[in-house]
Amino acid sequence: MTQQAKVQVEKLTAANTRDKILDAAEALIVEHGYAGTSLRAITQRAGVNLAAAHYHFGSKKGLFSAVFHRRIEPVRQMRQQALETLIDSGKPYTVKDVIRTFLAPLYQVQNTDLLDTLPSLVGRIYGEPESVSKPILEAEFSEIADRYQAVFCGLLPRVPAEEIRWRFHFMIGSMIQTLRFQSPLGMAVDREQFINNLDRLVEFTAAGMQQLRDG
Amino acid sequence: MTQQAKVQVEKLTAANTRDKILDAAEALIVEHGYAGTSLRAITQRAGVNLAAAHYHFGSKKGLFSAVFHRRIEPVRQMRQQALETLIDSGKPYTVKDVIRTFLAPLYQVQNTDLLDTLPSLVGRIYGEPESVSKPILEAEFSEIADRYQAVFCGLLPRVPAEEIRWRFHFMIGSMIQTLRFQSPLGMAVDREQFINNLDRLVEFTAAGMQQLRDG
DNA sequence: GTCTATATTGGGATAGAC
DNA sequence: GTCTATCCCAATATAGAC
Repeated sequence: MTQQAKVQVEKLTAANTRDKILDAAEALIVEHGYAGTSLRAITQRAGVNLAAAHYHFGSKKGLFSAVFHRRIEPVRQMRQQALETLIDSGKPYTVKDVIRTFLAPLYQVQNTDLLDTLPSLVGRIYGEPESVSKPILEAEFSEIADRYQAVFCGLLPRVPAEEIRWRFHFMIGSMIQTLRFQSPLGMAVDREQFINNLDRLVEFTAAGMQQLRDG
Repeated sequence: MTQQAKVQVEKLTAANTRDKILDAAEALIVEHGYAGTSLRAITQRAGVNLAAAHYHFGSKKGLFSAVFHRRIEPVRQMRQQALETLIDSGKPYTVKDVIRTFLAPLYQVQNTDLLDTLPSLVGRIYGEPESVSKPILEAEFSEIADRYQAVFCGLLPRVPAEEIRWRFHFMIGSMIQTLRFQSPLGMAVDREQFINNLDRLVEFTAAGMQQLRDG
């Protein structure tokens, strides 16, 4: 059973208290952010007791970290595997290929509920104050980001590393904006439209990443 | 006396209670966001009474709107004037020229304090939950955004309007990411570095905006 | 592992004196 | 226009029974 399929089951059943809390917290954080979401609102929505949240997660911050880790860790694994598979294939690959391994995992979620929440959740973390977002981003994201930047440097040997860093940053920005905008709260996302926007995003960011100075 | 110069003076003196509250609120919102900032913390930092905030702004949301309007309105005016000047000049202009009129006002603030706060403030509003950000963005931003999209459509007649809309969106995303990242809290921003990043951002987004399909 | 009950603190908002 | 004092509610967190 793949990790992804397992998440699906969790999402559909939410058998135990711990997962009920995670599900409720996730939905509310997507809508109102960290500071705007109370443990009371979470446990009420989950149909469990307030004290249970502290028992399972220790604190509000602990719960917050767990909510993000549950969703982002599978994405990280998919990115890493797709990237290394591409590189180890021995065949030549382009900037666009690499970008696609980075962005596609966010769009390849099978479960419809996750299709709504995962992009919004990723978009949300970048909007949080640094005191909230920085520990999460460093734990979940910094290693794979370094790896991608190194790969881009290899593909674009004439572009300085610092310039690559900035272009990577612009790419993240375009991604976040797309994630936040295309699945606004409660709006069902049409799957075909969603995939079209992945293509648009890849084209846009690839053009910027490998830009040639043309005046 | 230009509006910009007037803002400078306000910022340096903060003579009256109303401006002291705005200044304090601005600094705290940049750091902790809307939900993470209390009226008590604001008025304490401003050295004024809690009730004064309600007297001048009616509510927390009213204060929030005022904080953003004070900074964003001059930017809107600068963008509008630069854009119409470019178009009315009669000379031909490029996508890059237009993008520069959009992005440059954020970088052309004279006052050093504003150079720190304005970008962070603009970056912040996009990270807020929709219930907070939407009213602000629609009031301050939607008209000028429509205008720019129309100009891009005129410059790129072969690109469908919907595609332009998405590319404009990606551009905003890159902008926000840059604004949020390059003036982190309390960090003094080196002016030369700051301007360099404007050039990078213009190049990146122009490449994506006028991209040609090259496989 | 889950509950009730509560400690403690902080939140937005307002009445009314000056 | 600014203050003190207060209302009322919500927040995180924990103690202790079951």
